[in-house]
Amino acid sequence: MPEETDIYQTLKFRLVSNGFEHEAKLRAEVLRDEFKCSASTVREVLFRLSTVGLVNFQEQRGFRVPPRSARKLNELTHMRVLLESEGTVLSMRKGGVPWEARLTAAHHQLSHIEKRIHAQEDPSGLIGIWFSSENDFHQTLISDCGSETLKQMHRRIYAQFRQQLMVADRQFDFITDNIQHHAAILEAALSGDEDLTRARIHDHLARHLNVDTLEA
Amino acid sequence: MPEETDIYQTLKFRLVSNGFEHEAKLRAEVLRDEFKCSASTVREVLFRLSTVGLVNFQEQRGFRVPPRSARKLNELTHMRVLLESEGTVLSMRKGGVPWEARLTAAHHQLSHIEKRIHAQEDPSGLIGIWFSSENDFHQTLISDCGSETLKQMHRRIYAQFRQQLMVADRQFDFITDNIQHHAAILEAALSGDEDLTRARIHDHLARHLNVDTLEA
DNA sequence: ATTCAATTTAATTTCGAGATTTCGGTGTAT
DNA sequence: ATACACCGAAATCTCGAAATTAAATTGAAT
Repeated sequence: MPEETDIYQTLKFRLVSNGFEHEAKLRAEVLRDEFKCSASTVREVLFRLSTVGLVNFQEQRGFRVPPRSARKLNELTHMRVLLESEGTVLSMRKGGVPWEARLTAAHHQLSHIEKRIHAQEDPSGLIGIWFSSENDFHQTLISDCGSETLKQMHRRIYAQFRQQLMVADRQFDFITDNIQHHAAILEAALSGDEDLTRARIHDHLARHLNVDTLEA
Repeated sequence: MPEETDIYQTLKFRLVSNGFEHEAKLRAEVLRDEFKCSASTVREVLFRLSTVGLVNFQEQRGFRVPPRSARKLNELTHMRVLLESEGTVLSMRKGGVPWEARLTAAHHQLSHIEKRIHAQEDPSGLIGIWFSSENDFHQTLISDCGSETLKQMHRRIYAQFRQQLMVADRQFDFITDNIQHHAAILEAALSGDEDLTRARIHDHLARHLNVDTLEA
């Protein structure tokens, strides 16, 4: 039984869904109890997570949850726009009807959740399912780009993006705009208009972009 | 003395400069002799390198040097074009004269090496210095883009790109074109023409792009 | 009272061995 | 001849403790 992979996945999920306080120290000796394993094993997992950017590592000073930073969120958003635009356009060119079908399906699923959240008073129970649906929609956008490298990079950026944002907006005030954004992206992608698709992906994420530091 | 960091850097250098055969197995028990340390320490280092893509890891099957793959090189090249174009354009906007100065300096250095290689019969002795100069020029291009995230991603992609390519062309047949390419990029960047700069970065790397899989 | 050095405490890093799993070879049955 | 199961050898994974280093506490001197 691959022990370490389980621990990796579990820790990763807690990190991106705000299971830890920001800046919190991650002590292997403490986490070992939770996973009923050795500290060395936890250490290895933390090392791997640090290379993916979900954990900060400082020599002789152990591991920490990355701090929240407006600058970092800005950079991650910029990368998302770059990678998702490129990946989506490539998928449009070589994905064909099967891709369009999968994208439509993913959007249908996401749209359903978002409308329920919009109608509901307390959406906290839907947070988990929304998270995975939104993730799925954006992954599907780039799924047929033909580059595993691009997809892998996007997964990492997206995970860090979520880690930065998760706490920030739990109120889902943005959900009204989001419903329209996602529909607009789908429409543009199906229409075959590459520039329009790029523009709509950009607009979707624009609220996280700080014009001062990047962008012109 | 931080033992592990040294080992990490040493192994990384050997990996990107083809100190190992492709597909070669990397056994911690074997490498421990070279570094005069425990196998566990080497294992940790290999784990970190695997998350950066310079080493492949398979559960219960250890570590291996990634295989050479035309597809992978193609994907990495595509990423380089994407990231370097974006980073360079951003640097052009916000870098200013200091950036232009540093870029000119980096190009001067690189140009000097490349001309020596061009003139020489056996350029094997200059391979190391050329490698670091070319690396420096491309890093400088994106150095003032304002995004540590982008620069970090580019460093990883570039390292994997080198790992794939290093053995492939040791004859430096390409050096004649390269001299012109680098000069053309510099000229475009200093002129302020963003589209032209993008085009020239693309052209510079175009020989590694396989039109079949990506690109339209 | 504050600063700095020395000591104690706590955390991180390294290590080698034991437990577990894979790989290679041999033999048997279809 | 091919496929499958078994067994020994080799490699990987996990662990707890020892060694190293950082952090905290105490105490002395200005």
